Amino acid sequence: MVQIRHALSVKRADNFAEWYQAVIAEADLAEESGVRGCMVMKPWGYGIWERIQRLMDARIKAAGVDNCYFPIFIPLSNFEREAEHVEGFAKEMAVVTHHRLIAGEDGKLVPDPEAKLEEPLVVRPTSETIIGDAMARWVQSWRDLPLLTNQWANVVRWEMRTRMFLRTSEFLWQEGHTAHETREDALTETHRAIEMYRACAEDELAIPVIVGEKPENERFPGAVETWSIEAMMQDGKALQAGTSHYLGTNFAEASGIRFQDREGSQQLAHTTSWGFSTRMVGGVIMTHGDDDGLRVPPAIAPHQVVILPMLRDKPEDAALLAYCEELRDAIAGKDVLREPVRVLLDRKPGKAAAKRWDWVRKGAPVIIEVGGRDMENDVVSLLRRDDLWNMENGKPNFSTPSRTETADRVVAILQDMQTALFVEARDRRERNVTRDVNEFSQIEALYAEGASAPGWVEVQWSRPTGEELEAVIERLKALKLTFRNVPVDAPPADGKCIFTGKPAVERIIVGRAY
RNA sequence: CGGGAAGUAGCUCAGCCUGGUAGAGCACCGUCUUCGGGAGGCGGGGGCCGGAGGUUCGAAUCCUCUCUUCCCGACCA
Repeated sequence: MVQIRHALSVKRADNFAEWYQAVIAEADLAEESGVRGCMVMKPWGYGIWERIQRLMDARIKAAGVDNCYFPIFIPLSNFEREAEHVEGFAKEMAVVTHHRLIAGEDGKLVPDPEAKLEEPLVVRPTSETIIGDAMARWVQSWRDLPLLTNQWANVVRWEMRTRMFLRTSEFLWQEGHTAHETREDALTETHRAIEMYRACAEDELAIPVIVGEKPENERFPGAVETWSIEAMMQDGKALQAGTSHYLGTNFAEASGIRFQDREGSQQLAHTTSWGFSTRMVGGVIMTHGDDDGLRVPPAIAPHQVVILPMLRDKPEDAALLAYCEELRDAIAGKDVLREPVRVLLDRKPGKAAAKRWDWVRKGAPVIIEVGGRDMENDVVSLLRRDDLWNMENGKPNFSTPSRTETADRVVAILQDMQTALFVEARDRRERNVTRDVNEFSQIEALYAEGASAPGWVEVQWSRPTGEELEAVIERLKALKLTFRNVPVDAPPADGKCIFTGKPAVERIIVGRAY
C-alpha cells in the first residue's frame, strides 16, 4: 500500500468528534464567537448554507407557499397558551427583560432597573405562537384557507451542550406554517413538506435519508404527528435533518384561528409547521467529509470549479492569466444541474500547490491548475475532489484534458460527482442497517461496548404507548439508543414486537443519534 | 445542569509544581535562493498569559469568583 499524506492530521477512524471539529476549522467553515453556543459562519460555510437556502426556497415557492417575516421577540404570555408547547420550550428560552442600559457603580453598563419591560419578551425558539396570532387575524372564512406561509429566520434555544452546526444556541432555518380547512388537507401538507425535505436532502445535498413518522415520545411539543428525515452519519449515528408537524387544532385553539365553514358555522383550522436548518451543513460534513477535509456536493458548492494559475512573478504570468480567464469564461458558459457552472479564478498571490490544498480541504468539487507547460501543450491539470489520490504512487490524481474539452469535461464530472456522492453514502448506510433482528438481546449484542460501528437496526414493534412505551425507552436508553422513525416505505409488519412480544404493527428504526 | 479536562502569538503548545521584565514550531511580513509544485536560507512583526478580585516588594505562575471551549452524562433541530 502506498503512503498518502492526507490534508488533515486527524482521521475519521481515529476520533470522529475531533475530526469533525478539524474539518470545520480547516475548511474555513465557521469559528467560535466567544458567546456560548453561538458561531461565526465564515464565507465558505455560509456560502454552502446560502446554496441550500436558495434551492430550498425555490421548492417552497414552487409549492405555493409565500415568504413572510415575523418578529424575533415574542410576548412571554403567547407561550402560556399551549400547555405542551410551554413545557417543551420553557427550559431553553432566552428572555429580554430590559430596554436600556445605564452606567453602574464601577462604570460598567448594567440594565437600567427603571427600564424593565412590563411583559418580558422571549427570543423566538420557533414561531408557532406569534404566527398563530397573525393567522387568527388573517383567517375569517374557509375562502382564506389554505394559508401557506414560510419565513427564513434565526431562532434561539438555550441548549445545554452545543456543537458547531449540529446544535448551536442560535441557528438559522426556514419555518413553514400553514393553516387548513380540514385534517386531511393539513396532513397532506405535512407530508408534502417532508417529501420536499427528502428531495432536497437527496438530490441537492446528496444525503440519503429515511422518511418516517416519529413515535409519540419524539414528537414536537404540541404536535399530533411529527415526521422526520433521518440521515446516517459516517460514524453510524443518526441526524434528524428536517421535521414536519401536523399540529391538529391545538395551536388554532390556543391562538384562536377560526373560520366560518361552507355551512356558516365556526371551525378551528388545522395547522402544520415544518423546519429545515443550518444543522444540515453539519450533515453534509459528516456525510461527505473525508480524511482530506470536506467534499461539497456540486449542487451546493459555492464554487464548483476553482482555477489556480501557477503564477511565478514573471512576465509570462500575464499570458497564463489570459489563458485562465478564457478557460474560466468557457466553463462559466456551460450549464450543470440546471444552472450556469460556478467557477472561480483564484488570483490570490501564493504558490499554486499551497492554494491547492486549501481548496482540497474546503472541498471544491473540481480544482484546475494551469502552469506554463500546460499552456504550451494546450491542456490543463485537473483534480477531482472525490477521486483525489493516485493509489499507485500516493500522489494527487491529476488528469490533463485538452483546453478545448475542459469545459465539457467539467460538466460531466460535476454531474457524475453529484450522483456518486449520493450513491456512496446510500450504500454505506445500507451496509449499516440491520433488519433481521427478532430478539432484544440481539440489539444488546450489536451495541455492546466495543462493538464496531453498529449503525441502525430496523425492528418490528407493537407501537406501545404510555407507561409501556416508557419502559421500552428506558431499556434503549441503557444502550444510548433512541427511536428514529417509522419508515414510510418499510414493508408491513408480519411478526411479533421485539419489545412487548405482542403482534407487531409496523417497523421502526433504532439507533444512536446526534 | 452534574462529572472530568483546558484557556499563554493567527494555529498547536512549552513555561506554572519551586513567584523575579514572555518562549518554540507552524502561519504572517521583508529579502535572497528555488521553480511542474504541500520548498529552503537569513532577517522581522505580533501576546499587559480568557476576565475580575485577592495574597505579595513583585503574579502567566499561589488563592477565590466568573466567562468560554472540549470530552462523558441528563435535554434537544
